Amino acid sequence: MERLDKRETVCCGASVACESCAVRPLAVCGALPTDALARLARMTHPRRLGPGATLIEEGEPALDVFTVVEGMLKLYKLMPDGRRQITGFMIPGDFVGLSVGEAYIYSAEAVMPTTACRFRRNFFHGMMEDYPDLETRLLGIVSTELAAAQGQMLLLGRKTAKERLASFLLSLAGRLEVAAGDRLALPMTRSDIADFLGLTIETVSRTFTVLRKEGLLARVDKAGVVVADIDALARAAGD
Amino acid sequence: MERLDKRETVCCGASVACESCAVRPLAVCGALPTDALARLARMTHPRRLGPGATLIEEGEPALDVFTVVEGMLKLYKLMPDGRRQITGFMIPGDFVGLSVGEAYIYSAEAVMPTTACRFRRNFFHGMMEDYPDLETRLLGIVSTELAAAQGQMLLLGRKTAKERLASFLLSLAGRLEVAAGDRLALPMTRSDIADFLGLTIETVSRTFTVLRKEGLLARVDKAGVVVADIDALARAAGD
DNA sequence: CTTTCCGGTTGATCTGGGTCAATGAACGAC
DNA sequence: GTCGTTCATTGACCCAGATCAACCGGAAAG
Repeated sequence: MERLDKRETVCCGASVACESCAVRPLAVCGALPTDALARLARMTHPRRLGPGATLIEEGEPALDVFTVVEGMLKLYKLMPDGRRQITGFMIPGDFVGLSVGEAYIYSAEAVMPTTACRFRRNFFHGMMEDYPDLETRLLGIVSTELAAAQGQMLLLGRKTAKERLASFLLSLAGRLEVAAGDRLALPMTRSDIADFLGLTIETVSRTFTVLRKEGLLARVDKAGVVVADIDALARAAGD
Repeated sequence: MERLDKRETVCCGASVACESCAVRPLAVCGALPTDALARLARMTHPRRLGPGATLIEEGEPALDVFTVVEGMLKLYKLMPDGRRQITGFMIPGDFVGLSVGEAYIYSAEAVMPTTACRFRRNFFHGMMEDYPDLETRLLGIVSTELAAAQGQMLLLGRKTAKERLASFLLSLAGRLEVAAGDRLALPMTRSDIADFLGLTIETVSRTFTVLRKEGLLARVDKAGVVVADIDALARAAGD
């Protein structure tokens, strides 16, 4: 595989075929008719990001929006003293670049080699005017994200460490369509998981060990887990 | 004032004048032209709720959407064992009743006498088809809520008790447009504040005392506070 | 008036998860 | 191979906030 260094980003100038895009049915672009896809393809700028590369930064002018095509991004907010809260991990088909007003409200960084289609915000708004289904689709996507955010508030405000980790693994397995018994890849670090769950890396590590010793996870290593007992994991998640 | 008991709800059958609605400029209805307002007025069903009355319940079929006209609602999610996370307090102009799929994703309950305009979901979707600006406005509202939810994730995952309470008071004062030195009404109980901030009532109470003793708050009582030093409160909020 | 109730405050004590520290395992660089 | 680096795990100890408990004050009922 092509090697991408930290912070290196490659902007591919080659032509893009939205018509044959694998993630289109999942993504906001799935709302567009065939004749609009050519227009879309002319205006998109895919960006390739190596692990750790920054796509957008909180507070910067929000000039672009993105659709994740492959890989995974983490979205996060920082406090001045460095405390970090990861608000989500974005996978192929997900929409990134929401802003309220002029600036991005979170930073986005690749957790593994990642490709994202970039659109100018103004162009995207123009497309929404021309194709109302696009706006309807985006409303659905943002509503789904808001629902997920409210679930995460319950997790962060009221769940124990074990419930948090179990909820996280279940939710990720669901989104990535990994069945029980199969390996669930965890491309993010323990530090990322901790900052998503409102814990420390030590507690995340200890809690992985607990879940393994209790038999809910069959295998735990740096890069992934195997879910042994998905029902028990769901019970451990608390709701 | 008319007395409304807990759980009592009154559905007002009288005619409604959306044209002269005080919260319309704030609300989603503000996107509609004058001629659409008559149609809206014919189809809305204002509901009056006494303190503690339930407007919607998580998991119930999501048949209606609402705009808060006066008072305040709390939105919350429950775990089977009774742990509760309040995901937001909704004030006049706010939109309530988001669902993903068929069911409501949260419960909503009045914290004080409250009026909300009810619309059938199907009717509201029809209006969005006829008036695309309505959908655009709703997308903006949901995006703003998602941004607030991400801020709340940072609060719940990474902030101390003092930072949480300071953030909450600042945010509420901003939304209610209460200036420093004026009284900020807190119609919700300490238990509601605790369940919003991921704390216990004891910690909320102690933290109010700390903020008062440090001079950031001039007055603290059951029903409200007076912010003495808004800059210090902003510093205490952590970002 | 007294009583009960309910929400809030304060104090004493406990504990889940944080902090600090040591160790291990994987991976490039040389 | 041997460093150095980074990430993960584990153990020992600590603390912010939870829990348990006492008490207070206003409002409603009798």
